[in-house]
Amino acid sequence: MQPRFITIKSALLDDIAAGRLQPGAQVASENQLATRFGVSRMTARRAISELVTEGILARTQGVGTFVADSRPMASMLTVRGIQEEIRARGHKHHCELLCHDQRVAENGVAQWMGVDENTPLFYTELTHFDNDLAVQLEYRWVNPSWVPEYIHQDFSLTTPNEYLSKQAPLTEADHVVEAVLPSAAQAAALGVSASLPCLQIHRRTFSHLGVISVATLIHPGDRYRLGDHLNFTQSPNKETS
Amino acid sequence: MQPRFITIKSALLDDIAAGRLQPGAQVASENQLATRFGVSRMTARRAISELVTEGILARTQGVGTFVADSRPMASMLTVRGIQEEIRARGHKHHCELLCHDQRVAENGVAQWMGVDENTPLFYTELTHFDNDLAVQLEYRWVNPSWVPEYIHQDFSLTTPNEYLSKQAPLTEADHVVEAVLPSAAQAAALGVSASLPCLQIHRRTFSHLGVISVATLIHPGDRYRLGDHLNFTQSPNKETS
DNA sequence: GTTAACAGCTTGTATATACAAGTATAGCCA
DNA sequence: TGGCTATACTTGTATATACAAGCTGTTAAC
Repeated sequence: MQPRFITIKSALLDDIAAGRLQPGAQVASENQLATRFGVSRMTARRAISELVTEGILARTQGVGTFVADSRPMASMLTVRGIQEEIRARGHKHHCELLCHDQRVAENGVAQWMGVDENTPLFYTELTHFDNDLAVQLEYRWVNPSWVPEYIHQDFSLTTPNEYLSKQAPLTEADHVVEAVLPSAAQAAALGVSASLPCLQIHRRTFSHLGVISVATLIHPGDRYRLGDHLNFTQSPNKETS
Repeated sequence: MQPRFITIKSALLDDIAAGRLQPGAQVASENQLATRFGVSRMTARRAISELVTEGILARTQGVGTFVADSRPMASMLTVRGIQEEIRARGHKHHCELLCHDQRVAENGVAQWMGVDENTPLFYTELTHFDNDLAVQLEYRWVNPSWVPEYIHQDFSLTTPNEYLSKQAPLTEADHVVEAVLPSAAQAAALGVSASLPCLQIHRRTFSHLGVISVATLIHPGDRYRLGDHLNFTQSPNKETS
C-alpha cells in the first residue's frame, strides 16, 4: 500500500491532467481534502506542500490553494528529457514515431558530430505530446559507433533521450536557443499555424566517448518555455529576517 | 521572530558554509537536532526536509542524513549585459532611451518584485543596437528602495545593466525564455516585421537585499540566439565506505 | 566460523491538537 | 454611503505521540 499523501497527490494530479482542475482554479482546502480522504489535515497538507514545491500548485495564506499556471517550463541548465518534464508536471506524455532509420547526415550535422560526411548515422524523428497536445518535434541524429543498438529500440515505449542517457551517461552538452517560424511540415506535425513563433533548440550531447547525438527540438511558443534560477553566491545563503 | 525551522536551516547552512560540515559528513539526527534546538522532532525534520528538497542534504532511512556531495553546476550561464556581449564580438554598441521615469507597476510586476501593487517603481525602456542594427528592446522595472539614485542616471552613457551590477552585486537571477510575436510597437522599435518571431526573456535579478529589478528583453529571432555549453563532469564522489 | 536473531539506532508516515497570521465578507454603526 | 469591527474562513507554525520500516553491530545459537 502506498503512503496516503501519495494517494492524495495522485488524485490531485489526475484532476489536473483530466482538466477537472484548470490552471487558476481553486483546490479544495486542506480541511476539505482531509475530510474527503479520511486523513488528518497534516497529511493532506503534506500532499499539497509537495505539489507546491514542485510548482504545480500555489498557496496564499488566508486565501487558498490554486492550480499554478502550468505552461511547461524546462531548465536550460539540466538536460532533462521532455517526457520527464511532462510527468513531473503531473501531465500525461506520449509520443509518435515519424522516422527511425539509418541515413547519411544532412547539412552540417556530420561536422557537428565530428564524423566523416559519408558516415551513415541513425536518425529518428518524433512528436511529443503533453496531455495530447503536441509540445515538441524532435529530430535526432545518433552516432552509431557509440550506441549501435539504438536502431533496434522501440521508441513507442521509451524515448530516445531515456535510452541514450542510460546507454551513455551525459558528461557535456551545448545548446543554442532561437525563435523561428516553423516550416509547413513542422507546423503540420505540431498541429499549429505556420505563423506561430517557435522555440528551436539545437542540442549536442557528449558522453566521455565523444558526441553521442545531435538533436533539433522545435516547440510551439505558446506551449513551452525555458526557465532557470541561477545562484551566483558561492555558499548557500541563509535566510535572514 | 523568524520561524524555528528557519533558524535550524540557517544554522546548518552556516555549518556547511563554514566548513564545519564537509560534503559527505553526517548531520546530527533529527532527534539530536530537536534536543539541541529545543524543538520537537517534527520541526527539526522540517528544516532537514527542506534542505533535502533543495539538494543540500541527502537522507537514507535507517542510516542518517548527510551533506550532499558538492553542488557543482555553479551556473555556467552568466547574466552578461548585452553591451558586453556586443563588445566581446568586436561590434559597436549603442542604445536609445525611450522612457525613464517613475510609475506604478503593471500587470504582475509588483508581485514578481515582492512589493505592494501601488508602490511606484523606476521604469526604463530602451533599444540596444549592434552595429546600428536593433537587437534588443529592454523594458526594465527597478525597485527604488535598493537603488534610489537609479532615476538620476544618464543611460545614454552607461546601460541600466552596468549601473545596477555596480550598485548592487548580483547574487541570484531567474529567467524565462519564450518565443513570441512582437507587438506592433515592439516591431516598430526594433525595425522588424510584426510577423518575425522574437526571443523574449523575462529576467529577475536579486542582490542580497532582495529583488533589484525585473526586465523583459525582446530580441528579433533572426538577429539573436542564446547559447551555452554545459559541463556535467564533477569531481567523482568520495565514497566513504 | 558461520549464521540467525535481536536491540538500538536511524528516517518515514500519520494523527490530533493548538494557536498564529492573513484574507474576505457580512453586518453594524455613525 | 462610508468606514469600522467581528467573524469565519484560509494557510502557517509547532508540538507530542505512535508505529512502521530500514540499516547496523552485537550477541547467541548452530
